[in-house]
Amino acid sequence: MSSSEKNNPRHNYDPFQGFSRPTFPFFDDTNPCIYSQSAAAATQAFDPSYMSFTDCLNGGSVVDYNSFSRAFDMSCSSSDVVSPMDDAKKIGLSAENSVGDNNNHNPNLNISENPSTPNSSVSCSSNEDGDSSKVKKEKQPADDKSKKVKKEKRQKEPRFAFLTKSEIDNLEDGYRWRKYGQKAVKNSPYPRSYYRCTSPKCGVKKRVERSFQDPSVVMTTYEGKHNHHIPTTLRGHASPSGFPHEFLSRFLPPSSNNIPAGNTSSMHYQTPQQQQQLQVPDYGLLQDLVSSFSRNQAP
DNA sequence: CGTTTTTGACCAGCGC
DNA sequence: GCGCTGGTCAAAAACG
Repeated sequence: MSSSEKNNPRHNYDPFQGFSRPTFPFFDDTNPCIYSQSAAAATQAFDPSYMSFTDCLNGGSVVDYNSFSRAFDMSCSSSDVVSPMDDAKKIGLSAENSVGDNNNHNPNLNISENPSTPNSSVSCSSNEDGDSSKVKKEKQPADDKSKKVKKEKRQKEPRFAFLTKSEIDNLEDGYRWRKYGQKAVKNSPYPRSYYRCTSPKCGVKKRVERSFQDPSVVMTTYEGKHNHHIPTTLRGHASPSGFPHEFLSRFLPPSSNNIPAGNTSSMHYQTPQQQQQLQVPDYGLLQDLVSSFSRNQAP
């Protein structure tokens, strides 16, 4: 481990920091309902009888923190360890299965081996403007193209993904997202949607796509780190114990330039679309979890 | 009227 | 070099 890795806040990141460490069955060796770029996690066979995201939250077998941490590759030291994830390839969610070195024709959504990443010489810039995902594309006249200095290779933000059994595509996670694109997925009737966090200077993105093999499965891929706290609470109420939204937000490693809470208070959390989503059963499960969590937190 | 979504076009990266 | 594909932009439309 290099000294820079030691200094990387992500390296010792503890998503449970500040909480009584719960024993959520987010991940166990037979039920990787969540996967990350972690090779260990990625190579786990995906059981089609997995729990939904909220089911995972809601109970079941106990998993220790280390497995959870492994699952999210929380101990990854830098973004070059977190290899650029071709997530869809891993789980056969999109038509990318059918191209290249595909061996993902597994109807059971097996997670295939994570290919090694060549030339992933990625620096861990903590620069506020270092959000590589925001490499602004400036449209230039065609005759300028030849003059254009070759851009730096696009850096990859740390990513992780949830596999969720859900009716809705855009799972509620407490943040506000703006959709900025949608692409048809090859060989899949379901498009992939691209969302960006609406908070200023927050470059976190997420992609949402539905498995064409099992339409009840949604994969949500997060990319980047929120540099702010969750805007406000759902339905204008305080989230009990800051959970699960804050908890969920901690899945993403902290930014080295975290800004203090409070300056997002003016954000409006709910959009009509979000409001609609809150009425789905899955969110009810989440709320059950919140209640359960609150009870467990009570003295 | 401000915000969000839709959608076609554009661009970069990659494999052949 | 070319074609394919994923990702992003940005204008228009939709929405409340």
